[in-house]
Amino acid sequence: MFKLASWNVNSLTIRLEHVLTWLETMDIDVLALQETKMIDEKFPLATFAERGYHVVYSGQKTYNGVAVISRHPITDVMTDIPDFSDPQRRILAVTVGGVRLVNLYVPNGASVGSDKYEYKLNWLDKIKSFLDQQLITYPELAVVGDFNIAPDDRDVHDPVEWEGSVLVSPLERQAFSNLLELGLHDSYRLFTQEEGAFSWWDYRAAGFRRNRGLRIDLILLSHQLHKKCTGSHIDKIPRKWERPSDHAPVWVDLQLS
DNA sequence: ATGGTGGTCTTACCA
Repeated sequence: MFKLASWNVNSLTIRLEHVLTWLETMDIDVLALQETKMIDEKFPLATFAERGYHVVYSGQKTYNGVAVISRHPITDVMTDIPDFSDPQRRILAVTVGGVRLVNLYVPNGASVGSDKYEYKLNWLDKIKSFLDQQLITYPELAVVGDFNIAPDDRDVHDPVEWEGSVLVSPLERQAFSNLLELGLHDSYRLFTQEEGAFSWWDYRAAGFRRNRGLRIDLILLSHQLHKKCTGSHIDKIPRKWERPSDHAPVWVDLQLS
């Protein structure tokens, strides 16, 4: 069994012990991180290396930042996509275990109609073109990360309250749908799941205790790869730990040949 | 109850 995971850690400095504990207890093969919030010079390379992990990272000060932690060697690393110059560190594409992995920290978008919202939609359009190219080269493709989009109302604790808001707005959902139309599957919906399953809960107003959450952390799989997927999960347990990330880790089980 | 919490070279900003 090959376990591929994704986790928005909201600062790897604060969450390093959580990440190490979770990797070991869950026996994760590959973990994509978002919001590491650290420059590359500060990445805890030795901490992972001495535990036998391979790591790649693309970070910046204070904001954003993506990384991949792996039990297997990592090759063909990309931190930027063609024809899109962006100082924000949100993309990390790698090859590991024969799988092409694209790790994304999709922009939040702030509020519908804002400059950040326009940036988000444009960013998603650029990503779509990139993934279209990647699928040609790499039929076994996984696109994972914090999408900052709840794909449909099942992924929202209160769809009426959230209607039209950023993270659920029609244009964002259309942009997400456009990614699926390239030939990708939302792995979580390949299996029967309980209702009210989310991956992010606002720190404010006791969001987690009241399960006021959204499912925005996703693992998308190409046709070739989804045939090898035997499970897709959200682990809420780390959200209950002391000083948690506001996101839960998610993972898929893959039967790689 | 139009707030609340959490992270960051913080006193503003992002989420």
